[in-house]
Amino acid sequence: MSESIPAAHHATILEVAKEAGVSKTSVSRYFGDERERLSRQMQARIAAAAKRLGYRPNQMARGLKGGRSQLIGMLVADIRNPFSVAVMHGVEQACREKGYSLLVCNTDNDPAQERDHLNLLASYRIEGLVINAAGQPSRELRAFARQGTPLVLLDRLLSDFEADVVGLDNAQAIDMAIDHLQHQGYDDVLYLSEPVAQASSRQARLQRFQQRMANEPALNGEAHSLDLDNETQRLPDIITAFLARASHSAPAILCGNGNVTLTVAHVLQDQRIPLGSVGLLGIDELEWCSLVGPGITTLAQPTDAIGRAAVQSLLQRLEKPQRQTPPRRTHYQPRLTPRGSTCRPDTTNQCDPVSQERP
Amino acid sequence: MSESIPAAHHATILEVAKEAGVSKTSVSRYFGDERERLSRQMQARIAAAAKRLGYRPNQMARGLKGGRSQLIGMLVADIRNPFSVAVMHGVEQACREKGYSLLVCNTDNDPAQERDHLNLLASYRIEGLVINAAGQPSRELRAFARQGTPLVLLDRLLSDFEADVVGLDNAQAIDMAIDHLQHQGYDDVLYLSEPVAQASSRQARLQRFQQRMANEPALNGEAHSLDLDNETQRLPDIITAFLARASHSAPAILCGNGNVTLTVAHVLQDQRIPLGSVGLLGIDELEWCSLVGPGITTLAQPTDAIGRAAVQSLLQRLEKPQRQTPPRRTHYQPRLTPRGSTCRPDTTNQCDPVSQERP
DNA sequence: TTGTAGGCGTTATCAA
DNA sequence: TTGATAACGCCTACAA
Repeated sequence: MSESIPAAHHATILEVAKEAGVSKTSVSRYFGDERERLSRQMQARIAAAAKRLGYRPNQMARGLKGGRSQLIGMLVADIRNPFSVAVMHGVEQACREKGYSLLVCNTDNDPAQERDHLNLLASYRIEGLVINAAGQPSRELRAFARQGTPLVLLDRLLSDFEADVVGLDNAQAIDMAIDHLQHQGYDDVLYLSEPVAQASSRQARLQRFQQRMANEPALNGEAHSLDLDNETQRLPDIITAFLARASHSAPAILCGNGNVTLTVAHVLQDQRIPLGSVGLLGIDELEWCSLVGPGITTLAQPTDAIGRAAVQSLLQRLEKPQRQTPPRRTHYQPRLTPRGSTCRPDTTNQCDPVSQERP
Repeated sequence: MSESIPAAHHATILEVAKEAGVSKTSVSRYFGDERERLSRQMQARIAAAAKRLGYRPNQMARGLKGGRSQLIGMLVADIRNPFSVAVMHGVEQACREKGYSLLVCNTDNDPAQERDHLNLLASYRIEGLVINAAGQPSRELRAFARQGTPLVLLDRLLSDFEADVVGLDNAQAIDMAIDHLQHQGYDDVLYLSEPVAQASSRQARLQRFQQRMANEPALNGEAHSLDLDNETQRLPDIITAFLARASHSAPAILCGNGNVTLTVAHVLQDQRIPLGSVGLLGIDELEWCSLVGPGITTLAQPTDAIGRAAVQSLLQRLEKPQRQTPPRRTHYQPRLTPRGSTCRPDTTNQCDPVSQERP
C-alpha cells in the first residue's frame, strides 16, 4: 500500500467492489451488459466508487476470459497512400459502430514487416483481418485462414487463397476510362501501371485494357508497367516514345492508380507537355487533381463504402462461422470526374478548361 | 478433439506443454526471455510442438500477468491529413524498433470520439500516449496524466496541461517564411490560419507573425483565421479584399498549414490569379506542391524525426518513471523549398518558374 | 437482486 | 535445468 507508484496504477474490479462495499460480481455486471439487473442503489454506489477510483475495465482480462478481443486487424501496404488511408477511415468507422476497435499495421510493402505484423495481430487474438497487402500469401496469413479467423481482401486478391474480396469493379473502371477518352476524341492510349504481379487489381485492369484494345479497331493501345520506386527514370523515355509513335493521332495516357498519376504528372510537367493536348486520366481521385493545369480527369473509388463493406463482410462471418460459405466478392463502381486533362484543345468541345469544383 | 471449431481456435501454452511432454513453465521460458536457460533438447522439443500446433503466445494473458501491454497509443486529430500520417509513420517505425506496437485512433476532430478512444486506450492499458488532438484536455486525458501514463504532445500543447512536447519551431518557421517573402520582393503579407483556439502551434505561428509585422516597417501584414469546414466561402472575399488593399504593392499569402494551402490554391485558381504575381508560401510540404502552376513554395516539417522523437520521449519516461522530471520541449527546424509561387514575374529574379524536383 | 467460486493463458516465485 | 503453484483482472455459472 505504500508503493511509490513505479508505473501507472490502475484500479481493479476488486478495489471498486471494496470501495463500494459490494461484491465484484456486481461491479462486473455494472460494466457488462447486465446493468439493468442491479438495483438503483447498487448502480449509484458502484458508479460513485468507480469514479472515485478512476476505474476502467481491463480489456486484456476481459478478452482473456471471454476469448473475445473486440479487435479487428488491418494490414495496409502503404499507409502514405491516400487511397489506403481513405479506405482505412471507412473501416475504422464501421468497426467503431459495431463495437470493435481497429489495430492498423503498415507494412511499407515489405514482406518481412508483414509477417511481423501478422504475428503481432495473432498474439492479440484479433477476431477478423482486413488485408490490403502484397503478392503472395505468407505462411502467417495462411495460418490465420486455416485457423478460422475471418479475412477480407481489399482491392486485391491473393493467388491461390480463398477469402472474401471487396474492391473496385476493375473491368468497368477501364471501360469507363476508355469510353471517356474515346468520346473526347483520343484514339491512341498508353496505359501505365505499377507492377501487376503484386496486386490482382492491377492485373485485372491491365487485362481489361488489352482486351478492349484488341476489340476496338478505332483505337491504338500500348501498356507498360513499372516499379515507381526504382524505375521512374524509365518513364520519360516511355512517354516520349509513345508520343513520337502517336504523333499523327490524338494520344492519351491512362494511369492505373494514384501513384502513377502523380509520377506521370511530374514527367509531363518536366517535359513541358500541356495536359489536354496529351490526354491524362487517372484511376483514384486525389485532392489536388483539380489544381494541376486544367485539372486532371479521374475515376474515383468509393473508398468509404469499400472500407465499410469490408467490415460488414467480416462481421457476417464472425456471427455465423460456417466455413462452408463460399467467398463473396463485392465490387463497386467508380465515379468519373471529367476535367481539362481529357479535353482536346483543338476541338470545339464544350469542356471548361478550368473546373470549378472544390475538394 | 472432435470440436466443430465454432470460432478461431488457438493453441495454449498448456497444449504445447503436453504435446512436448514438458511443463508449461518451460514453454513460457522458451517464448519469454529465458530461452537460454533451457537445454538444447528441451528447446528442440518445444519448438517442434509449438510449430505443430501453430502456437502463438497470447498477448492478452501476457499483459494481464505482467502488467505490460507493449502497446503505445496514438490519438490523431485527422487521419486524412498527410502531415499526420507522415508523423504517424515515424511513430510507428520507432515503436516497432523498440518492441512496442502502436494503436492508432482517429478522432476526426470530434471531442466525443476523442473521449471514446481514450477510454478504449485506457482499457488496453497502453503504456504511453502520443497525442495530436484538439483544444482542451478532456477529463479522460487528465486521468491518463494523473495516473502516471507517459504522454507526448505532438505539434500542439494543451492549455493548462503539462507534458512533453515535440514539434516544429514555429517562430523560426514564420521567420523563415517572412524572410523569404521579403527577399523575393513581397511587401504585403496575408497570413491565413485555421482557428487558433484549437491548437497551440497555430497560436504560436500567428503570434510570431504579428510580432514580426509590428517590427518590420517595410512590411504590411494582415492575418485571418477561419474554419475550413464551415467558413471556406469567406475565403474568396478575404483574399479579394486583401488584394484590393494591396494593389499598389507586392502581395503574398502565407498559409499556416497544408489544409490552408490546399484551400487557398483552389480559390486562387477559381479567381484566375496566377501564382507568383501573388506570392504563395505554405507551411507543410505536400507531394503535389511542385505540380501546381509554377510550383508552390513550402516549408517542410521533418515529420519522421518528429514522430521518432515523440516515441523516444515516451520511452525515456517509461524507463525511469520519476515524475519529477520537468516537461521537455523538442523543436525542429523546417526546410524551405523555394518554387515559382514566390517568384515575382516582373522582377529579374533568377528563379526558374518551373522547378525540376521530383517527389 | 446479490454473492461465491472457478477458470481464461500467462508469468513469477518458489522449490526440487 | 526443470516443475508445481499462485497470482494477474475479469466473466460466467451456480447458489442464495
